[in-house]
Amino acid sequence: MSPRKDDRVDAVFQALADPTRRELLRRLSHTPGTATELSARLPITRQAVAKHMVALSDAGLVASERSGREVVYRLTPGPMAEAAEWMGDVGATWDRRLENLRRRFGR
Amino acid sequence: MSPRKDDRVDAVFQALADPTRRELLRRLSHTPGTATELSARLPITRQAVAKHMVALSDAGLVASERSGREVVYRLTPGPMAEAAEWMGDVGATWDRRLENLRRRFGR
DNA sequence: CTAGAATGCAACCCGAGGGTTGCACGTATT
DNA sequence: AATACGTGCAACCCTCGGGTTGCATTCTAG
Repeated sequence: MSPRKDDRVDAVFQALADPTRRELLRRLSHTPGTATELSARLPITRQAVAKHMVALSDAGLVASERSGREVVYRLTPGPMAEAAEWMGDVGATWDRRLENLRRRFGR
Repeated sequence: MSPRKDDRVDAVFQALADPTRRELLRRLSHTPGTATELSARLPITRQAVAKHMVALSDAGLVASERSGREVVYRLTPGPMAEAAEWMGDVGATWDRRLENLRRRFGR
């Protein structure tokens, strides 16, 4: 197992640790959007959102695409699978819901 | 949905955010142990481990049981399911959205 | 061409939390 | 009873990071 993988998992959990970041992921799971759009409907500044996007992007949970003068962020839920896998490894007695989750994410 | 649940999920992700805490969970998944035991095999103090245990306990990921003069910690992976469920919800929404796009544009 | 909108960058504030040391208290062990 | 071990509590240090403001830059629209 590459040491890189641990870093990835770390980045993902780190990213998911913040409530605001989870909220952003929730919104992006419905519709892709820009930092200014998201900040307009949240109690925080555009720059704060931008910072969060850097974190989410580093974790691989979000991808950015520039379209003209604006940058659109969209969800890329793949890396969550690794985090889920980590939880699976730890949990000896495991719950059926995680099994379903693993199946949904395709391992 | 009770606001409690969000708090629980938050506590779990918060707990999983720290590498040391994940390591502790990993060890406890093999064998239950005391704070002093764990600290002996780690580059941190017993008190640091104790603090982490408080966090893990608050998240419901660990249960403590006093046996004589020592207190043994053991894993209770149940609450991870809620966190996993959260990830599942986000991922599912995204999957559904992709599905709709696929349907609309005919793959 | 110019005004407005969106992004990028930098400096700064400040509370949270991971880690430490020091000591007091209980519980075994002999 | 005396000693040693394990735990709990409290104060403290210092880094990290979420959030802000201010300004420069780039692109679009009229």
